[in-house]
Amino acid sequence: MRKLMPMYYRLAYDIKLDIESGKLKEGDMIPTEEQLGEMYGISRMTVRQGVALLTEAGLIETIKGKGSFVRLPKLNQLVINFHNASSADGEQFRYKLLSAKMVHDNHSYAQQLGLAPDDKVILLRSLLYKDDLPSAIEDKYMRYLRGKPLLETQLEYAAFPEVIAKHQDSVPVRNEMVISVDVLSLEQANLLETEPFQPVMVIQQVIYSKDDVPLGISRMVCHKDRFHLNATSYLGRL
Amino acid sequence: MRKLMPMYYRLAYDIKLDIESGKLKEGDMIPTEEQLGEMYGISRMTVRQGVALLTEAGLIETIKGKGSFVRLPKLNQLVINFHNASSADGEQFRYKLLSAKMVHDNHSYAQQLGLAPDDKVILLRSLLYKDDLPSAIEDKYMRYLRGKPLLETQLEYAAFPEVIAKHQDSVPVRNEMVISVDVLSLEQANLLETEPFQPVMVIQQVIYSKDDVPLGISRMVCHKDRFHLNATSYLGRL
DNA sequence: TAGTGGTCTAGACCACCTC
DNA sequence: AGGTGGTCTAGACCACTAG
Repeated sequence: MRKLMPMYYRLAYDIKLDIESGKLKEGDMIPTEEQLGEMYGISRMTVRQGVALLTEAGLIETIKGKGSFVRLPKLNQLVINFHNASSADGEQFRYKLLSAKMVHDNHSYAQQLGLAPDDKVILLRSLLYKDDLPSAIEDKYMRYLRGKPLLETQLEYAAFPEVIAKHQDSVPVRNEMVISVDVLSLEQANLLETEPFQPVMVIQQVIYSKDDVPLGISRMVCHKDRFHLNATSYLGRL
Repeated sequence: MRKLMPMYYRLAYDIKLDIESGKLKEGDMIPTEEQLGEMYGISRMTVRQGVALLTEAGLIETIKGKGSFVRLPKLNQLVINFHNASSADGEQFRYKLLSAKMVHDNHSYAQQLGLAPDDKVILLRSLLYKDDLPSAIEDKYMRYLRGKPLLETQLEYAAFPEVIAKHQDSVPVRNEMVISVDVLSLEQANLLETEPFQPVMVIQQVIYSKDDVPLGISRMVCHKDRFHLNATSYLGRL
């Protein structure tokens, strides 16, 4: 806070402090925009900039014709930052491409991609290493497009949404993730250099275009002791 | 889109469409604020409202003195909506409080709560049912506060952040979640009416006050087949 | 009817970037 | 020096809410 902050920010920050300290409680109405303008000696448009900050942060809810009301930050909305780096202690993974092959359109994932019978699907299998230990297997499924080079070296290292963005025609706009739990198959245990039937975290991502067409599916199978996910509430920041 | 939208929204929506259709590509500069004002016949402050929308949505990044540049939505940032309802098919859970007791301050969770030696910690153990099947065990640890009624009925049904908000003095402002995988202990398997050593998802939440004091810890142990988590990318919405 | 927030204007001055 | 976004003003009219 050494730098001189703009007036609209000071106003918003003051109110945020009042909320965090409990001076303003859930449901309380904050001063009207006119009042705030007088209190800080600023014009109404400037007040509104500050109020907009608080709304973005989820700290207030404003109702037209009534006022703006304190709403404690919703702590059950959390953000995962999934740049494939959420390992056991935040370190980056080393990527290794194991195989790249076409799969037939009767493959279960090809069906999920909603392809025409003669469309082709590429399957990329990679291994993610952490401290030279194999920590996760990632299978990426995506439509095969002619003229889109797929096997460049950099591709091995890219996170799934970036791979899709670069190698599909449509612009990816949505990612749906499902996190579940399973046990290792024999083949998977082999790749992860561990015993079969060990528990694993399964992270599936499906990436969609604006028309809700699935552009690609990623399925990661993550070693119990070498992988976890972090998430943090994201409301209430200013 | 039936209603007449304000001009700043139309402007933002038009640009969003151009990004999603690929007409504007990553790194492209959008028109300057002055140009947009002329294009839409609106004043600059109104243009800036629209640009602010796009910035919020993460679709552009604006650099002072240079311009605003397209930035494809970051699909590796995802939101979990954790109202304890992320069951296998989105249904709500039925909550049942199993026990509520004091634990000694040498207990591992009490230590994590950073308490003074004579502080007391409450442990609430609940079972979450889905379709009359026990699906998860939740242990909530929090500082014991005199005069804060803890055992009201509604408490059984509340999600963890709400319980903390109502029964601690400080305002909770941050929630840190860690998702990992483990195997069931004998006691846990008993409660979940399944075999021991089954894989489980472990969801730990720690809730902090503005001074980074941990106010409570929740640890959920979730049945492999009766529980999963959903997350969705949240950038790019308008 | 009075009070509130929502939209919008037509300016102004500044700080930052590039040439 | 010229172009860009960042901050701010002093108004205006509207839509919604309440008594």
